[in-house]
Amino acid sequence: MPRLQNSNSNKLDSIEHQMVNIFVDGARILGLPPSIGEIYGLLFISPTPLALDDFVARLGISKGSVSQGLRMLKGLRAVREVESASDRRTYYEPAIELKRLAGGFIREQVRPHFKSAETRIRDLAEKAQEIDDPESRKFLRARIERIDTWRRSTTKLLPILQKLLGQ
Amino acid sequence: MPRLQNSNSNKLDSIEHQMVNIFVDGARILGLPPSIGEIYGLLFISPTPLALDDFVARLGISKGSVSQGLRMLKGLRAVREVESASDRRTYYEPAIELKRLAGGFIREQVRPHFKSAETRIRDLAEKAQEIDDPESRKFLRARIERIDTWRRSTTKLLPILQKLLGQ
DNA sequence: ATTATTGTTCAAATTTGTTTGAACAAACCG
DNA sequence: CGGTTTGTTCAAACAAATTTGAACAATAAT
Repeated sequence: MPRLQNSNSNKLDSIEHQMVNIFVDGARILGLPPSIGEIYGLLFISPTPLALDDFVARLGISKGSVSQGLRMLKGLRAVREVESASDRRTYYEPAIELKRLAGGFIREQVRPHFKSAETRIRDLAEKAQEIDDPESRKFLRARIERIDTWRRSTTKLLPILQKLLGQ
Repeated sequence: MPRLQNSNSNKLDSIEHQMVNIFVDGARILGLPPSIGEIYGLLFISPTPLALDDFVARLGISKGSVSQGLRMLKGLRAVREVESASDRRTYYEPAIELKRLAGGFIREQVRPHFKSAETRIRDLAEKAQEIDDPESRKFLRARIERIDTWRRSTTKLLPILQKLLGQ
């Protein structure tokens, strides 16, 4: 039997829900799973740090999901563990500076792709040298050069981007 | 029975493959389906415009996929139709300027999300006014304000970003 | 020692997203 | 016209990503 709630917790529940949904959408934009958005969203709206069980209870998702989600969020530096002397559980609080969040995302999700692209483009450039027909070779080289220019422009942009988000 | 190939077409096939794979990865980063990467990648490496059947033949994917893929790529302004007087088919060539590609992506994939976020954040801000407890209300308002600051920073960044990619 | 609590792991189940292909419409051809 | 070519549509089939939950390890409490 549900306990009688005061008017605030109803409103809070509804707001909590809406906030979580905004973050689920945000996660989708970034190509991250919904559970990540839910977990971060709930934490973002919570005035106190939360532990694993809190997420399970509030979001109704499995312990496994929360555990994996928190791990990923830690990797992204989007959440921080906080010490709690009295309690055995690990509590989390959100990182809320856009600059830091962007930094984590760039480091974990963007840079690795660019790093591997660099290698693959180099391989391609080598192979292109072996093309016999001069016309084809020339065309290919131009295209490969073009991609590499994209890669370099974008890579150079990342730190600038992070900096611009910091203000 | 396969026709005897000269040494160039073997190398080209292999390079074609590698190039397509790079674009499939690129598509994944951007949260686009692999077929989009394949289609754009093949076009990017082709010295001449290609028509629907060319993609089906070269990539071994279905007519349906190619049709849908080309539609999306047109929407992103990543491909252009080219006129061909002699032929009834529609031929395509790739847009290869990073600035233009980024512009299309931002317009089609990024802005709509931010637009809807704007509305949802406003709704949330209204609801937050109704919270009775002053402490909670204050905290919530601060958080909502924080997200909106993120949204504004990022939105303002988009055109700058596109400009910086243009050089 | 035994039990309870907290959190992790990972194979299976589920959900979501993508691709296929057959049916269709439109435009052209003989 | 009737047939051919070109491209679209969309429900079903398939593939990929996410979530679940039961088994497990580690640590703390009794």
